[in-house]
Amino acid sequence: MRPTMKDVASAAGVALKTVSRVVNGEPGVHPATAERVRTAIDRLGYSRNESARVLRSGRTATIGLVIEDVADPFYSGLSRAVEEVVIGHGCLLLSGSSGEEPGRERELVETFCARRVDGLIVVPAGEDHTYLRSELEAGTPVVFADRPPGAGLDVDTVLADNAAGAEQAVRHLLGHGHHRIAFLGDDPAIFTAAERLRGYRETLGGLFDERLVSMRAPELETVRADLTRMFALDQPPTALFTGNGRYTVTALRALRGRRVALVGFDDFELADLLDPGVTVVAQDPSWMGRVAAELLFRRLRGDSGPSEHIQLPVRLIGRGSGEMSPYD
Amino acid sequence: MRPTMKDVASAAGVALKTVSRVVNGEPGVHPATAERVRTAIDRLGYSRNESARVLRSGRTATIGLVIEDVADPFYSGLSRAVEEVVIGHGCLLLSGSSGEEPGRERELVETFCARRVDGLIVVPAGEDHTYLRSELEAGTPVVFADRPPGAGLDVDTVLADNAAGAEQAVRHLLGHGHHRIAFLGDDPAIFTAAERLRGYRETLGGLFDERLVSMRAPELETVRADLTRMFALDQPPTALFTGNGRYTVTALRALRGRRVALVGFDDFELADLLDPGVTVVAQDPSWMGRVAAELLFRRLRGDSGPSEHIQLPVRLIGRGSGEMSPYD
DNA sequence: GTGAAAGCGCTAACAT
DNA sequence: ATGTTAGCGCTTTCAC
Repeated sequence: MRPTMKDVASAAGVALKTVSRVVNGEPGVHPATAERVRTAIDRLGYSRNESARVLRSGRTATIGLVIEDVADPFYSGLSRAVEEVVIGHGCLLLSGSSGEEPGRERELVETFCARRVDGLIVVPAGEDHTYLRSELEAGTPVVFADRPPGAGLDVDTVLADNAAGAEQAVRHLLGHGHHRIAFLGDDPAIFTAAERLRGYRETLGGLFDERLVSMRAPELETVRADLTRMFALDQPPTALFTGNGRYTVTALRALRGRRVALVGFDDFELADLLDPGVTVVAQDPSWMGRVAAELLFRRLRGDSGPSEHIQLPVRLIGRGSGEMSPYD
Repeated sequence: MRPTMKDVASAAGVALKTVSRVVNGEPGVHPATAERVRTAIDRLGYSRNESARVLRSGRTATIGLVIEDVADPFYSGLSRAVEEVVIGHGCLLLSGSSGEEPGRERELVETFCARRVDGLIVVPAGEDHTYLRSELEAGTPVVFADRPPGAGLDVDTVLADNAAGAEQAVRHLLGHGHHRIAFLGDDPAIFTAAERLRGYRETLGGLFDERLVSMRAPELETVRADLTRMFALDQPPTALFTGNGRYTVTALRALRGRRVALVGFDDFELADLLDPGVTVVAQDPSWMGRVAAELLFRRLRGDSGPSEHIQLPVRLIGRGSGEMSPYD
């Protein structure tokens, strides 16, 4: 079996509490005694049992992070930033991917809570977060990132300015002479997709045409079929606004060769190396992660002000694909 | 304060142990009693304290994963696969990025061990893993992925066949008529980089020329400088083999416009959309993660056979850049 | 400066 | 089918 504090204590010829003092760096131990204890610790290969500490002290020094998918570059960037902040505060990170399934989001959150994480950062997949209420009442701070919680939950949020980003994209294309601008995006049940659609629609105003909107799965076949349908219209689109990185890439594959102006939401590696370079509305996933994590730790330090709703700006990066005119 | 089993017990008018039985789904509880307990649980909003369970039972149902960087697509793919297997076994995942710093790798591993993770999957950054010995002796299974442990540690490993991959790449380029093939890769202190260099060197045989090798930081300026130097040689390279995804992308940026054949280690999104498509030696990060995690759970189930050393094959995907001849 | 005792919330082992 | 008891390894409290 592993050595315990008790073992170290008898090996060093001191009381358990003295070992505890040394291990925790508490003052009031004679240097010589401390040295004896440290020697015993090394000799036995002792390492403190965190579960026991947690049980007694109540603090797990663990943060839970629920995202949609670690394998998605947006969320892996966000994860890395959260991790940095968490480690910087001497804590560890429990993380899990919901895979866009509300049930799994809930399971992950509840499992994290059963482990008594000190705080939670959640990119929600579901619409209903009433199950979080008892946890919030127990005092666990929760920050929602990228998407807000369902109705009735008053928690901190860190979101990108999705509608403004869509507006920038559409204005940019209008400015280059396009009037027929198609939109390809996620199911509007997803907050970010709905917001981007809203920005697109409101900016287009009278130019909006629902036949130019497709919000189905980001699969190559689906996207290709929808684009084919749109290009067969009397007045086909001359430009395309894609609602996230996955749609941008899928659209690029589906469009191969066809000359259409394109602006995509989300920046991605190699966007500058394609020909033409892909114009995007860029978010900063690391920034979002950092801001969310820092807000969480502010709460953990005791800030109990009213819930904050931080909106991060996005910015358009022109690289060529969004600067083509409808005529050339 | 949060309700405990004791609270639930008195609320339901039963003994503590009965609540424990219901919570853990143990048999031998009268349905009516169980129902009363469940009602009390719901009413009080009870959720089991995992730290207490862990302290008593010794099993944390937690796996620790140390990688180099979650934000790197290779490792985020691996993470996602590990997570899938871990969740499938009813466990959670503690993960951390070493950032290629041996000190941080060790800190993460030791912190995970202090939390008494049931098992560890490690992509090592350091060379010395003797610090793991006591943990291994305590019975914690450890699987090394992507890179082997330092000398003297006999643990399971799951590695890609790096040297064979490099051989395939070089043979492919030789087969297309190249004799001057440059190599750009990571510091050979990193196992995978050393193996790929070895494969490259051994396959080239007498054609090897150390002036065509660069193993410095994958920064644009460094890579550009090294390539410029190589192209100024009397017999400049006509082909390039890049040692990992980061170098491939950096080289593509540095090469802009210049006609050189290219094969890169690691596949990446959009490799097919560039012009020409980028020929790569592809690994499968999900596969590696899945295999490592499954091996770990096999150990947790009690398999105590000799340590296993699994080598995963890689495969060359021709897309154009590797099929250019030196003459056209 | 050091130590003894209590108990965190749960499960394991043993009653009843 | 249900309850009682002990104790996991630590921190907290208070005594010396």
